[in-house]
Amino acid sequence: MKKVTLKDIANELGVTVGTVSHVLNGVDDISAETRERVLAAAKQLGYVPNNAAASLRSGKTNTIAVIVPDISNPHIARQIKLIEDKMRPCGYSVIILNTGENEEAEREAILTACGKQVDGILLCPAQHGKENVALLERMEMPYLLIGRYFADLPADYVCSDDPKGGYLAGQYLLRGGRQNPLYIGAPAYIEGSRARFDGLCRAYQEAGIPLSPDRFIEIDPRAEGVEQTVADICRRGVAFDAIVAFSDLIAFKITAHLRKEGRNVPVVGFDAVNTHLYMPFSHASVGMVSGGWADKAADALLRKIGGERRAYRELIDVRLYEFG
Amino acid sequence: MKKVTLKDIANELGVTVGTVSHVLNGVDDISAETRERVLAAAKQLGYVPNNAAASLRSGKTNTIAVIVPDISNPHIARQIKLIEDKMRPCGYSVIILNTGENEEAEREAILTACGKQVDGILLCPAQHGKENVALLERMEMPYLLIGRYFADLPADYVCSDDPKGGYLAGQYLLRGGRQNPLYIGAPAYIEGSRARFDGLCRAYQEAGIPLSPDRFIEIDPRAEGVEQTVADICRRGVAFDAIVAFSDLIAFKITAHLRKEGRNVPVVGFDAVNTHLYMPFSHASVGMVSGGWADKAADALLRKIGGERRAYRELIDVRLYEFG
DNA sequence: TTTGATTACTATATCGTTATAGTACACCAA
DNA sequence: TTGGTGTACTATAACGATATAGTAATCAAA
Repeated sequence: MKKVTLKDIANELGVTVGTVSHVLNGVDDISAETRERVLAAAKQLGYVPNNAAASLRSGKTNTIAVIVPDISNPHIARQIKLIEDKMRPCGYSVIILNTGENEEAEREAILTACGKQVDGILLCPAQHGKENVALLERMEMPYLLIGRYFADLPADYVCSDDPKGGYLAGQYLLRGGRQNPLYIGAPAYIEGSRARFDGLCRAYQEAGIPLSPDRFIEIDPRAEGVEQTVADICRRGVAFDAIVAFSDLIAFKITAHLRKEGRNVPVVGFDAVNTHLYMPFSHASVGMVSGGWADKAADALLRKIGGERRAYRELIDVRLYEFG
Repeated sequence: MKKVTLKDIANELGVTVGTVSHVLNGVDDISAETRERVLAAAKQLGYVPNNAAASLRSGKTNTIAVIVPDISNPHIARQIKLIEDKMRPCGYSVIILNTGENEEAEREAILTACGKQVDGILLCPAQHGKENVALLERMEMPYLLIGRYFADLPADYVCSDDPKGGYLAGQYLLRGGRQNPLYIGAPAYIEGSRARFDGLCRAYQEAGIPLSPDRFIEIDPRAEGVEQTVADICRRGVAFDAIVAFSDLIAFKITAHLRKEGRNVPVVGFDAVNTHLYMPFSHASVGMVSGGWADKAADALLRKIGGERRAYRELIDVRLYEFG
């Protein structure tokens, strides 16, 4: 690749690289005339600054990493887009790394990000990622957990208000007269999944209908094998008159499968991702208000990069959306 | 952020940074004992190589950029994942940049990638991106167009075989006895969209049913306003007994809308993205065989990075998939 | 006229690597 | 003894930017 450096511009004009650098970085001790000449030469030669060199010297990259289990999850994809939209005007670029819900891949991703000298990391941790959070802590890298958290770790986070979400889902189903819901979602060791189930239980408890723990059906956190699970439940003759699913992705699969079997029970999902637009049936979903955690996460990380040490933990408010 | 450098390791052990570098890069002139000591110290101190420094010196980043109009498009997301899967074992990491189908954002993305000194770029160009291709050419950056191309530009590409795709869609509908299809897709100046329509026309031509150009309904390339368009067509009383859509995303929207209006005509989409899994209706889609262009694109780019100058243009074979 | 500040630069060190050349020492052959 | 060949390192110069200190010229104030 063709390279044009500060030196090329400096030689062209008979000034030093320092002067050129000052012009390009807006340091205010350059005459209007020199500034113009430098700018013109930079443009004419097609100068593109070498970030590697700048970062090596300055120790800043103006880049953050977002590390997530799965980019192709529409809910995640949307949050990433919002993070980018927030960071770009602040002069930061975003690199995305995904882990496939795999602890080792997550570790690699963190190391890659550190190797690239990112200024901060937003991490949506994989199920057993506590070790990796400890790694970030040891490296003294500014970071924030997004979308998931570990209650027993001193790591900051922004996350949806899952207990409330489960509670709202419960209230919705109760309003529809449903007495016997089933919860299908990621395993209970995933904080958010347990919290959603707990919220659901609380709603039913308040209505005088305590739910037994076997109403919690655990599935693979990557939402694979959902059809299998549903088929299994039906075959075993498990009784239910409503389903709460951990995510809309799971909810859609469940709905589609139940339709095929001729059953029509309400399914409430989470995330309120707009995939429903393509679906010819109605759907209810618990989702975060006003864009979710993306914005707050970006803000909080910028503050941490700026040196703020104060703890920051926030649950984003949720509400129930009805579509279709 | 805490930094551990080669120097720290070297000081710790009383050797020079060169020696440490040699060990870590596998240069074969180090005694087994020294190697062990260096490796142990690196691990113990938590050494993470500074890519910026390495890249500055070596001129290589072992990173490529993939620049696409929209990450959240499932078809694109899948191809990106496949590219990553291919590149990682080759020692490359991938950064993803998106342009929102916007020429200026695409330019920015290219400049960002160059600033980060990526070794090569895979670009899925926005509709009017010829200027940006010229930019890549001027910078002598190894690159390849993916998914879309410009027939009149000397830029290499891998892309699906769109003429054949349109032809297959036509044959499928003809087998179903459909005599009057409508094509709904991105504007004709998008090479791929025109090619799909042309293929469709050829199939019908061969069956003795020439299609008039007004069977091509242009919509926004970001697939927005599809419902509007369909409503419009119905209102205007345009006759049709089948629809070919530029993508599955568009196809699903069309299907959902037509269902709502009580119409049930076959809709053939493109991309064969598995979103249909969540849909309780059957669907036909033209898609690339065996993973699509991702693999070939990665290969070709690696060859270009390796210095190969030979032209590389390939259309990936397609076939018709029936789901549901 | 000297001092002090201001303007518009230059000069140089430095970031953490990698690449290249060089060196010290051992070992073996003629 | 001399010379040649490895082996296992060391020494040093880059890469392209930024940061810091320094300088020469101009101008205002004492």
